[in-house]
Amino acid sequence: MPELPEVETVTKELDRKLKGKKIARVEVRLSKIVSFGPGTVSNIRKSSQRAASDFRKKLVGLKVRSVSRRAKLLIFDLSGPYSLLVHLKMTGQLIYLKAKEKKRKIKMFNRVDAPELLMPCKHTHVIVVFTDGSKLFYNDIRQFGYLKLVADKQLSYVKELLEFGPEPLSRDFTLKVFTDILKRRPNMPLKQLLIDPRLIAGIGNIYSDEILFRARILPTKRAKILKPKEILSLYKAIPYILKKGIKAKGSSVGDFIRTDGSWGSMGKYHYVYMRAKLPCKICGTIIKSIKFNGRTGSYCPSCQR
DNA sequence: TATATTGTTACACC
DNA sequence: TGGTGTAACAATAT
Repeated sequence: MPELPEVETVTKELDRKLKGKKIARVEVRLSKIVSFGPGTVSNIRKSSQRAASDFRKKLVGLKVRSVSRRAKLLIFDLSGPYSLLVHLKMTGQLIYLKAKEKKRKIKMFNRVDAPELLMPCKHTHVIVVFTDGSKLFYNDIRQFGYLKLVADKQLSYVKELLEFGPEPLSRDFTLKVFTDILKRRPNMPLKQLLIDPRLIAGIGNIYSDEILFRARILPTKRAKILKPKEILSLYKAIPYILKKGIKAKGSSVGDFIRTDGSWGSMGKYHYVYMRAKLPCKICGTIIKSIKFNGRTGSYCPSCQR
């Protein structure tokens, strides 16, 4: 499940690998994945055939200037001037193949018995071929993700770019900003507050669980009853855990893989995520899980208060 | 075959 | 108006 650290990992890898490359050819194997223009993805998906054709034609000949990230959204800055927005959602993967490398087998899941599939595979929905022969594959098992091409002058109309909260690793994310967010949602359980992208960008299920454990605060706790000391430890835990995730090149507990098909190692350091019914690494208490609007969260009932 | 899975949006209600 | 809660949606693996 790509969240901020996973998307950041992919961003850095692709920025390094794709910078300056020119797009020679684009193959869209599943048209609903791609769209063109600033409209909402669901609107565009209705006319996906035409959009796919526009998408392909516009991309050919453009150069990659840089790859960056906002929340969990990848932004390819292209010549033209266009930008390609890529959201991996649950199971999206971007796999890069060097020019000389003709074949690559990838394990799509971090499981011993996962099948090794030759790229492109049945889950490859878009292929971008560069003029030097290198390739970028977009794989997505659930097909929830998307690639959206937007003219730069229309970027300010892209709804999903406008509504994000502050980047938790930026200088703008001060203690005051965080305290104000808590004030705006006094009754929201902290678990839900942390994963709401309109409040803070980029945090999902994995990292919200780990952040709350790091701060030793229960996911069910509401913002209004936090003591100043708890607010501070929660505030500090956010960049601490996200940076740890980036350093480990992401968490491959689910389907996340890096652009070369390798796995991130953050999963080894999880204290609670995906550890329900296992003993807490600190105190041995059995980790519990709880549902928030259909989302599962895990916590240690002894360490977290 | 039913269910779990997630980020995000839509919408109803207060 | 805006906070809050719930449902819906995409498609697949198990």
